[in-house]
Amino acid sequence: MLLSKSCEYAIRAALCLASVETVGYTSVREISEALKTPAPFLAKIAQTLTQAGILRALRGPNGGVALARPAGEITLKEIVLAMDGPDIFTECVLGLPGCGHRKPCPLHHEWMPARERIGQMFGAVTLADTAASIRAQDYRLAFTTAD
Amino acid sequence: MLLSKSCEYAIRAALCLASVETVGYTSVREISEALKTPAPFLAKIAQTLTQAGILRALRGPNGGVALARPAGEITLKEIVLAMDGPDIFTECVLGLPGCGHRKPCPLHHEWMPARERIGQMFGAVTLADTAASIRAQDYRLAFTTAD
DNA sequence: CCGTTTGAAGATAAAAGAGTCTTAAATCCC
DNA sequence: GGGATTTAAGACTCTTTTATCTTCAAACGG
Repeated sequence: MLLSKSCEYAIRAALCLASVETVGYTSVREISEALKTPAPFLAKIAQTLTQAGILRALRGPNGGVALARPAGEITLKEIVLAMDGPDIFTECVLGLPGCGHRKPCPLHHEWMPARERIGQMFGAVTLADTAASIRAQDYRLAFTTAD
Repeated sequence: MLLSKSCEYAIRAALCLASVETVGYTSVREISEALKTPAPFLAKIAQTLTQAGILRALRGPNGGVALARPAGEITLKEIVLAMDGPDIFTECVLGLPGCGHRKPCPLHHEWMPARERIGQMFGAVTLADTAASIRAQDYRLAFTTAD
């Protein structure tokens, strides 16, 4: 798969926060219920996102997590980098170390444009962009049995 | 990562067979030496590719594996499907089951074009195409310390 | 101050992926 | 036929990812 489970959950959690537009903090438990993801695992992911400066956290009653910056200033790429690192945006499709312009693998010239397209997509889309379309189109962030 | 290690090795092994242009069979051991990949693991991968009809195998002295069909008739996509299944070509970037035109996730319309581009690339490139550029450009299939 | 709520941090557990090993079966060569 | 070579098949090990559990620290509310 392209993104790790951690990264999928992280993006969905961030979009959840961006789309509800609350003033204060939202508890990890609430988010995990909305996304139908395992709560302890999501707590760990929230921790990573907090350390990366994407979320800020507050302990205690009425505490929880919130976006550290305006949703329009956080790109999906930033979240992917925090969770999975830069590999999908930089690595060789055949896993050959040092593959690049100077020492390409046989697929480099085929793969590079596709890889750059992926990078551009994640880099261009902000949480605000996606949150807006979630609200406008009622897009889902969790599995639903409803048709 | 986009492709599993098994799949990376499988593509490199297939390209190795396509580019050397031998008449008979090549042993898995020889291929693993050329690619610098673990031999027992590659043997298992070769087995999967044989069962998928991409390679044919012959036991005994002077035995080994060979492409089951002309290199021009085997696409990279076929190898990816045999090793990793169809997920990268079909699955939702957020891992939401049932994501599609009728029930899209918030990123569906951003992700789909990128995903289709990946599918087209793997579907369009044959082993013969890539083997030709390996021979013409001396592209490498293994890690080399040489500059 | 005390109890409750909530995230932080680290240890632990389960599952999947990556890689190895052993035995068996087929093929070749003498 | 017998020994050597090579893939087939399955069990097994190791590592990483995914997920859980426990303890601690911070914040709030009475």
